[in-house]
Amino acid sequence: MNLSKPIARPSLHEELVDRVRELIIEGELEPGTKIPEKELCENFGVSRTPMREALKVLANEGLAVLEPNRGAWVSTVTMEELEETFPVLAALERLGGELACVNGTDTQIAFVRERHDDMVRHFKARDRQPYFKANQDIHDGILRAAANPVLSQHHRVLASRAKRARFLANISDARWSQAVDEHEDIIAALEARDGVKLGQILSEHLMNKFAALKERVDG
Amino acid sequence: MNLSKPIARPSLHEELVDRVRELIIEGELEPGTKIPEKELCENFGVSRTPMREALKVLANEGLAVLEPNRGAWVSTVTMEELEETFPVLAALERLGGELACVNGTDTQIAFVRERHDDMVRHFKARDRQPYFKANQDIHDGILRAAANPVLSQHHRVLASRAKRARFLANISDARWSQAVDEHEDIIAALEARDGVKLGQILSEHLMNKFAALKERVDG
DNA sequence: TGACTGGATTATGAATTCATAATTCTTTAT
DNA sequence: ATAAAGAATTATGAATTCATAATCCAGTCA
Repeated sequence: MNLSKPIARPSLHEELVDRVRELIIEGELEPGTKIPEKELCENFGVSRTPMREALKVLANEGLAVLEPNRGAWVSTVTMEELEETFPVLAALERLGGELACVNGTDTQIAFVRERHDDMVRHFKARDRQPYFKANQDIHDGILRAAANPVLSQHHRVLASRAKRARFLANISDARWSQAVDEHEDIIAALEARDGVKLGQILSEHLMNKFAALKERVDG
Repeated sequence: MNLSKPIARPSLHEELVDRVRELIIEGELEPGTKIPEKELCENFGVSRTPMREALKVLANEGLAVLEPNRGAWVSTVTMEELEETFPVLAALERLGGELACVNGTDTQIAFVRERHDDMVRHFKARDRQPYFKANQDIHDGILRAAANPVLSQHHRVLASRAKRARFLANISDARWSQAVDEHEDIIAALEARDGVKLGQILSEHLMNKFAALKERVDG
């Protein structure tokens, strides 16, 4: 008989936080628009109480904005906000790289290598979707190898804000191949367990990505 | 007639988040103990709804833990958690130092200098409370000079977790004077606007503080 | 026509109510 | 006396209700 864990029934509000967060990140609820509280309650089949609890949490994460007596709105993604977010995210990426080289298991590093090779294949075939997926897995894998839940949590919150800049996906060919080059350095530093170097590359990698984004927007 | 801002009446839950957060940080609600929801409601004169909303937010910040059907508890401060928190905080401190040198106004830097001189005076007089206050003001001042709200917010959340390690205040004489020495380097780098150096010192300063803490605990 | 007023409608914030899970207390059996 | 079972109590999670603020809309007047 397995006593290891009680039956976990996550409370409604927790479930709602995840679901609504996903709606915002995926853009189904568009930045700047009103969050249709009633409609969401009906769709999810819950009352307003847990939904409002969830909205408060999302507001605290910066994905929603609560206007007193006027309801909840999806926070806007401004360039100004991205200018603030990316450097912080880069700082956390750097730490993630440093820690991954110290704490990562060989298995974890091997996994990142696998996904790296996959990614390069997808790049050569110019398969965007699988490329982005592999790319995501690589960065997630490094963060997991860093083995620091506090770091992961804060990274997740910030990444969710950054991810909402839809145009991030509109990558130019020049930037795309530059990114792949950078990834060669990333995997090399990781396998050499050169933490300082990996951290630096990851940080620069992200800031380059941001620079490319800016060029697209106001260039 | 002043139309610049509408009458801001913060909602109950926001007020409660701040108040209860303070209770937890200041240790009035002790780590590991149950949060007396009903009692708090009575003390603050509010119903359970806004209080529960606040508790969800605090749980999301890591200050409380919600156990399904068993209520809210003040999260414990374990050495393991601190081992995870401090490096992240150090990474943010580093960024804060770098940005302060770029974005800080001369006035802001002059303010930090003032508080630095105050702090040194308090150190010489061995006045602990004013020393800690000046120290706090210095670090807050640098962060404000960095002018990055996203950074500030995440720093605040992490600092609140670290701050709960009460024994941080039990500083040894040796560590105390070492800390003051480090602060001389901090103010020098800030006034020279040497961001890389300031970031590095701030990061090391914090990790030294943590090392001293660890020595006290398991040394 | 177009701006203003005041009532009707709706949405929001918060209190209250309700069903159920957890805990405590009492009783019973060994 | 102790342990187990079951009833009573309490606390929790969520739905509902209620007061009020915001919005909408028709009617009025310039």
